[in-house]
Amino acid sequence: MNLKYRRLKGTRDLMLEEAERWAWCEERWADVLDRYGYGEIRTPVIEPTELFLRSVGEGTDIVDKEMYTFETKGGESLTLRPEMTASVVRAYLENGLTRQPGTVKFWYMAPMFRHDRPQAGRYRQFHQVGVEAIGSASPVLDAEVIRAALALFEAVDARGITLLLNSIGCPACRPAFLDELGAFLEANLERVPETLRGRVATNPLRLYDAKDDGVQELLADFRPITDCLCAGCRAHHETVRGTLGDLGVAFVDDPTLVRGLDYYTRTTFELTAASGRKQSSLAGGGRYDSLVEQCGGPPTPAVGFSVGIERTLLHLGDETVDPQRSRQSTVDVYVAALDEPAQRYALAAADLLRGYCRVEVDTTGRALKAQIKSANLRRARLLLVAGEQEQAADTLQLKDLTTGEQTTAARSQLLAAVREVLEA
RNA sequence: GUGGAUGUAGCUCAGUUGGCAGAGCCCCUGGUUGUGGUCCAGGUGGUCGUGGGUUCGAAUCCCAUCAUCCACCCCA
Repeated sequence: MNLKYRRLKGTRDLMLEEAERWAWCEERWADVLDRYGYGEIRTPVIEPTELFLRSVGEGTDIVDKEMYTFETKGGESLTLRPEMTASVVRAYLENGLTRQPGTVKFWYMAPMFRHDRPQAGRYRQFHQVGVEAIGSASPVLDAEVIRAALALFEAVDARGITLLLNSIGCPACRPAFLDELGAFLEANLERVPETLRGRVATNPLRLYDAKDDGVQELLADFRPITDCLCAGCRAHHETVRGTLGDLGVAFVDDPTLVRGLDYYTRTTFELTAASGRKQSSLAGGGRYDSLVEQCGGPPTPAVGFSVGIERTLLHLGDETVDPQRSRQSTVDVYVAALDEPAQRYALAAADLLRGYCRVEVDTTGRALKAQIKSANLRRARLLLVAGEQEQAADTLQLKDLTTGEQTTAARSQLLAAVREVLEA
C-alpha cells in the first residue's frame, strides 16, 4: 500500500504485546530503583541548546553531529535532549535541591534523541532508564550505583553482562596525561589513520574509542591512564574496585574506556553484552564531579548511569512481536449484539459490569458467529448475547465459553450471574 | 557522512529465458434464520516503492530516486 504518512526514520511504533513487554520491564525497573533509594524525575524533552553544548561538550559526536536542534520564531536555539544527565543537573539546580540534605538520587525512564544513522539496536528516538546520584564524592557510592545498574539487568533476567571499569582522572591529574598522550601520538602520527588525526589535537582521549586496530595497537604501547592518576584519584579508584569486590561484583579493568561525553571524572564504566558484533554496549556511566559547578551551581560531586532500553530488550533475545499476530487486550466478558438497538441494550448491560470486570461490547454489527470468534480471541471467559428476544424479555444470554453452558439471566440479576461464573 | 543488501496483497514470501499478478496466513461470506476455536466451499484485497528508459510486450533488463534493513563511524 502506498502510505500517505510514514514513521520518521529511526523511530518505532510499540503496540499490544510489545508495549506490554516494555511495561513489564518498566515495572520491575521502577521497583529496583525504589529499593536503591531513588525517586523519579521527569523533565522536558526540549532544553536550551546551550545546556548540552556546555555539559556534553563540543568536540563530542553527540554535540557535533547528532543533536536535533532548531530555532524558535524568537531566535532561541532549542534541542531535543540527546541524554539525560544535563537535564537532571539543570532541574536539580533550578529547583533549589542544593539545599537538600544528603545525596539527591533520581531515576528516570525517558526518550532521548540523536540524529544517527539507524541500525540494529540504534534508533533516533531511543529510551534510557538511568539514575543520577548528586551530592556525594564517596567511591562507595560509585560502587552502589554500579550495583544498581547490574540489578536492573538482573530484574529482567538479562544474562552475559560484563562490567568494564576505568578511571579517567580529574582536572588535577588528567591534563598531564593528555599532554603526554598528545606528544606520543604526534610522534607516531603516521600510524593514525587520517580520519582520526583531527582528534589528536582536539581531544586525544577520544582516540581510545576508535575501533581501528592500528590505533589500538599504538595505544597499547602507551602507559594506561590508570598509571597516571593523582593520589586522590588512585585511592578513589581502588576503593571503588574494593567495594565492588565486597559486593561480589565481577569486573574487567579497561584502561581504554573513556566514554563519549566530556563531563566524566574519575570512575567510568560500561556494561556490555558479549553477544556477536551487534551494539554490545547496553549501559554506560560514571562520575561527573565538575558538572554541577559548570552548570552554575556550587561544587557538587555526582555519579550516574543510563541503560539503553531497546538494546537491553534486544539482548534478552525475545523476538519482536508481529502486531498482527499480537493479541488485542484480553477481557473477561464479551457482549455480542446484532443491530444498533441491541448494541444500546448491550452497552447498558456492560455498564453494570464494568465496576467489577473487563468487558468488551461488540459494535461491529457482524454475524454472531464472527462476534463469538472475536470473544475467543480476546480470551473472554463469558459471552453475553444481547438480541431482540433478550431485549423484549429484559434478559441476557450468558454463555460460559470454556464449558459451552448457556443460561438466561434477568438484567437485574446480571452482575450476580456473571460473578457466579467468573468466581467459580 | 561512507559501504552493502532488500523493496510484489494487511503479514510472510514465490514469481523460470522479458509473455494474462501468485501461494500461505489474516480478514469477510456461506454451510448453521441468533451460537465459538476444527472442517468444507466461496470471496475481498495489488499504481509489483517511485520516476524515466529499452522493447511489439517489463514485477523481470538499464538509469535515477526514495524507503527499509545491515555494517562502518560513534554510542544507549
